[in-house]
Amino acid sequence: MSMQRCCPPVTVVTADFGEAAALLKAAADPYRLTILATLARSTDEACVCDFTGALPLNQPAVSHHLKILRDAGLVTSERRGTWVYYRLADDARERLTRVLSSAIPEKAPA
Amino acid sequence: MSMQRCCPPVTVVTADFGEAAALLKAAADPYRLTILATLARSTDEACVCDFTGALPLNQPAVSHHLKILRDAGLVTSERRGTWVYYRLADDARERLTRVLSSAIPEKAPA
DNA sequence: GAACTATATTGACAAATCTCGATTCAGTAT
DNA sequence: ATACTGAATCGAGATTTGTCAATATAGTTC
Repeated sequence: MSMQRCCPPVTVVTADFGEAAALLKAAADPYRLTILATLARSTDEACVCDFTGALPLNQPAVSHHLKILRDAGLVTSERRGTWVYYRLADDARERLTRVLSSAIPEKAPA
Repeated sequence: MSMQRCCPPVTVVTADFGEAAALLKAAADPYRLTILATLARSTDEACVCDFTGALPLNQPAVSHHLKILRDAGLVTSERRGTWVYYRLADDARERLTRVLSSAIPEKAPA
């Protein structure tokens, strides 16, 4: 007898998760999560020097991670004088949450 | 006159986001998000062949991505006969949500 | 202007990731 | 046991990512 099919074929989602993955990837780093967590908890802005002091990274490395977060739109930056101040983007949490829900939607309440 | 300090120093979070980053990283890939989205929407299990048929990846590559998801605990697998069936882990969404909130907590209601 | 400071960018290198082809393993069928 | 199928693992090559040292840029102070 021939073997049965493995299963009623599952419909694989065809949506493009490229942007979703890019946003998650920007956040998926221990140092960048630390930066996001710090900004999320601070009422004030933080400057680059705050992070170079506290993280085991030198200044270019911190700038590198901040650039990734800024390119992803998760933080905003503003230069005032010599210093550059970083803030969490207003919609950072919402965008990450939405991306997560686009992949794994909340279950309908029972 | 000497320049002022850049700002009242911000307290950088000291928590370790290593595990949080690892979980996000496991999800932060277009194909893996597609797999998660498919499993989240399917009432049934999916077998590897479902994905090899629908994704532009060959069988070892699909197995590779499934292994990353399984190692992260986002999916579970069960072999029955020749086939291996994958399901979304029950707590997949909750764990990802919690990780997100650990970095960027929900704002207290106004 | 020159000297100095904070940040950004560049280039090089190491480490991790992704993809494929080939092979191996687990299970079924004969 | 042999032949066959689905899935996992291995090994190699290409791409990406993270880090540092060096340099460049923007702004301040003198």
